[in-house]
Amino acid sequence: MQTSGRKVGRPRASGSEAGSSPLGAKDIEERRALILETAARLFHANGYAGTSVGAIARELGVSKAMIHYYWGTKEELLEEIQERALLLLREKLGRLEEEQGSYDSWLEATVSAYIDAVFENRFFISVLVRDFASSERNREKRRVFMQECQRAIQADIEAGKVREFDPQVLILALVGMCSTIANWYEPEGRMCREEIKSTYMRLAARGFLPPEKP
Amino acid sequence: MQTSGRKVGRPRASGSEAGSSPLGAKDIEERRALILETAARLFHANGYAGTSVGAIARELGVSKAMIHYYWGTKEELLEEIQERALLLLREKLGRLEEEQGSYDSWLEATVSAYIDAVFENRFFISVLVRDFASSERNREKRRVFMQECQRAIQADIEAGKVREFDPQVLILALVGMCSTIANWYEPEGRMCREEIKSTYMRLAARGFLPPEKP
DNA sequence: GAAAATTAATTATCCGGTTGGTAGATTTAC
DNA sequence: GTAAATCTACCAACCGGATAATTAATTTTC
Repeated sequence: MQTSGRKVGRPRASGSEAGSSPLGAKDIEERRALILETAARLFHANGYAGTSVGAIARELGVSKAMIHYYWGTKEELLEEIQERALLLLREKLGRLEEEQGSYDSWLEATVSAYIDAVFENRFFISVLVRDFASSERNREKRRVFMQECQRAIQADIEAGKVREFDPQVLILALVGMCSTIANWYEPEGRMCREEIKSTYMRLAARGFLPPEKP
Repeated sequence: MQTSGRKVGRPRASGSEAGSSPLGAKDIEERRALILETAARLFHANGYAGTSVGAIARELGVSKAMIHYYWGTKEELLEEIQERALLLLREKLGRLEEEQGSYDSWLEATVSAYIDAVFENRFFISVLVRDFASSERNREKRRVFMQECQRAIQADIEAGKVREFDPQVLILALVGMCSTIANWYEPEGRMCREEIKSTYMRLAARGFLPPEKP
């Protein structure tokens, strides 16, 4: 039960030049990544419980045992997807502090970065928010991440850069709003990313009511 | 396959006074409602695919066949839950137009009503947004509902009562923001409903940035 | 009003299919 | 040849659903 994921060592150095694997990826890390991305796409579409390991294998045109060969159990797939989603968000948000960005408040820059992350990795983030309850192990990581966000927001509030809100509710509302983009966004749809993003940013920053007239 | 849900007629007039059913509800409609609410709670917690009919029965302390006796298939349970969620929202929103409410714009009143509906029926609405793809039949109903909302928003925009947004994106953003309350709200938590609601309303209406200083 | 007949409510059991996961055989690559 | 990569075959457990059998309630009949 507590065996570590993969059961075999990695191949010596590198495979042949030709990507002759049924997975169509020569490097072993690429194969692992390909499986993970496919799993994320299917989890996004049908939910974690609604996606069988066989379905992932079928989608890749490969036998079911391959999934267990490159990854461990189905739950380990889920945990890796969610961890990577958290990692992606952390990277994007961590890079903010250096660049300072073109926004005045941390929160504004963060919402912008968060929306970008959703666009770039909508399947991973969708799985993170949709099937979080299915993974006991990652709860703590998520909690820590949320708390970091709250602290940053608290600082913004105290600096007068954003309105006074309960930081916890504020972050939940914004994350909820932005995350659901992943649920309906289709790259082939009529709205482009920039259009959606600017709409969301404007709504989050100023709300839907027209400017007050004094 | 096309048999209609329940297979038996209703009891003549009423059962005995004592609610001696293992379900603890004397009226047949109460039993059906109890099953439906339990199913909604479990669907909310573990997803539709992640909840077995046996789990619903176990939660009720009753045999699995009881579920199929009072309701038809598992999918019919899902469809009924989602239809009821849509009905609840429609009722709440339909009542708005008569009362006129204390809000200036339709959209403001609607967000208020929507949040109330989420609080009062968080499991049903959670299932509506989380597992909609699992039910083919209700897609059209949801689409129509969303379109009605868009038309109303369009009217608000043209009347200058809300900022100019793409109505579709606006409704998706607000619904996404408010629906996710159901994902984390706990009645025993530290925040009361009114507090959460006022925070959300303020954020949705005016955004998180402080008022502009000219 | 009690016995018989009928109907409702509930359970235990079974069925065909799918699941996550494993073991072993087989191929491929060097 | 040998070790990694991949597949086939399989298992025990569980799934949704149906059926048959049982118990409890109610109505009918006299």
